[in-house]
Amino acid sequence: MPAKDMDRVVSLCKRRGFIFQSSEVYGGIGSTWDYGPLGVELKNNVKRAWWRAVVYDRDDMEGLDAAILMNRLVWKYSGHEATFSDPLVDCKSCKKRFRADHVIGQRCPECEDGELTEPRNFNLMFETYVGPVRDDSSLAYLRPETAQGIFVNFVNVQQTMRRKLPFGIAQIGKAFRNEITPGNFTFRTREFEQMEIEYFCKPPKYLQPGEKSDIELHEEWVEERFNWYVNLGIDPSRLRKRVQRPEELAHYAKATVDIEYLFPGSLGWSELEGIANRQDYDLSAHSKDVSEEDLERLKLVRNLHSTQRLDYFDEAYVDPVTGKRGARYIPYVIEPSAGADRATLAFLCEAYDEELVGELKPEEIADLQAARTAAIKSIDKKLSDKKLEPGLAEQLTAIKQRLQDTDSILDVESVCNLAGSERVEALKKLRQLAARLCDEYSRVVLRLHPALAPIKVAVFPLKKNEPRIVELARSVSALLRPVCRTVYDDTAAIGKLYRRQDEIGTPMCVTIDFQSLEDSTVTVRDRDTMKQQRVSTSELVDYVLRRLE
RNA sequence: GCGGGCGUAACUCAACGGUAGAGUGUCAGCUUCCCAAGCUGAAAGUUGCGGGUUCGAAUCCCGUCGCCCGCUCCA
Repeated sequence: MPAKDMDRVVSLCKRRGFIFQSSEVYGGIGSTWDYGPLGVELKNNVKRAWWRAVVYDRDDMEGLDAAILMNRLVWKYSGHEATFSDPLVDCKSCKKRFRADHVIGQRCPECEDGELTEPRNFNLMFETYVGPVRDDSSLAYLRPETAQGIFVNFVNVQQTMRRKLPFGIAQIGKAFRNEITPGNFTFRTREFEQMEIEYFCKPPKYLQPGEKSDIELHEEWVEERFNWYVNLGIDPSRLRKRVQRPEELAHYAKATVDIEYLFPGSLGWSELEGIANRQDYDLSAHSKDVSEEDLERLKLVRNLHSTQRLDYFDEAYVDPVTGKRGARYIPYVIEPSAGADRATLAFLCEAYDEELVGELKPEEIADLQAARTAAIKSIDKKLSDKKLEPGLAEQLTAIKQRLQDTDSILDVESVCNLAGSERVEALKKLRQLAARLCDEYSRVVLRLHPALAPIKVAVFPLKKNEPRIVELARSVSALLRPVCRTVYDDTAAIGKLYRRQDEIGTPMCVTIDFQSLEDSTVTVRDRDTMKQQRVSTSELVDYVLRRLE
């Protein structure tokens, strides 16, 4: 079972060195997060798995790492300067928010004589200045998406790599958006990392018999990307494809399918990746000499600055009417655009698990029941009380329902953390009790796919006051270190050492005991089943590598 | 940005105007032949930050920053 609420994942991330709030010693800065020692391993593994799947495992892809700072004209012609700025107004009485260009006059459209605030301009792009002079001519933006770096390099990559359509370009990199409302941990942040593909293909009218259309290639990419998450451990029941309705589509998109993950808690179904069919919009936008009818069809302004036409010479093309060979045209593009931080967060949430180990004592069960009854009573009292804020009644009712339906300490504790619980004193008491019992009777285990796990193997001596065992354990650790990420630990009793590694998702623990001294075998303990297997040290490297596949 | 909640040790929380505490975790030592065992000891907080009220503030008030829940957003 994956995490039941995000708070527990956030807490684990901080406690175990995955993710820290940025600039914490100065009180933080809104919506930025730092990846700690284990977080950077996890996120690197996610990015590496993506790069492997979309670049190395295919024969039709190239990689790219474009600059974050780009010529301002890129953002003028991509449309971001115009469309990435939304002037907004708020109603002072009903507190609703509207886009200024959707409101007629000075009054709120929803309530009588609601006064509106002055329009505030939210340009979602971060601005900076390049060079010593701070004026308009040196204005630049931190890129709000990595995609444009690929588009403006289309011809460079196609020609230097001698590629024929269809082929794609993959890029991983930071992007920046001054989001109005960041939040939900690393899900929506102002600085984030994208994993984007632009897959260039022939427009429908230039297809030869047997070639796949943009529509088919779009569908293939949706399948491929969906399966990537599943192969790395996301349960398909928490992953879905959502086809955007025609009215949702951006004007440049012919079709978009979102891949959504069911995050824990209030975040719920949320987008990990969007796969769009952008047709020839982007390459046309950055090209000179685009025809009038194409400009009109794509609702583009004429590009007066670009020095190039980002097109493609298709020598295989045969005109069905004239029989003439060869054609020059601007390709279509399919864009699978994923969030590296979002994927990482999804894998963390999916992998997070708590399970009971051991039985509660009768008096502990009795205490728990008493506290639960008191909490339910308390909720009833609160609910029958005067008017509550909007939403609170629903939240409390949901908490009460879930409290009645369960008697597992794991559930009780997570229910006590739900939104609204802080308003009922008895729930706080119940949570304290449940938390104490959970500490004693449960283990937290991150069931990460081995390819994603930050540490692959941990090596322990069974007894740390036995020098021969310690020495052998250190040498086994040294044996594995060049092969995969390995740590050695002897600072606690064996049970605690196992639990520590469970919590950070280490798939295997190797333990050296007395028998090891005699026959050079060690035990390998599995994270998920806690089962052990004896393996000869001479076969250990092969065994570990096989298990990591 | 608006409304609601919150901010105390690394984590989870207690202390409700009178000397800041507990559990877990961490570290050191002893012990222990396999799942957060035990014993001894230790480090750790200018109570987010700044101001005010008061003889006295973690506690009351104001501001600010940050987090969470709703309106927004779409990687």
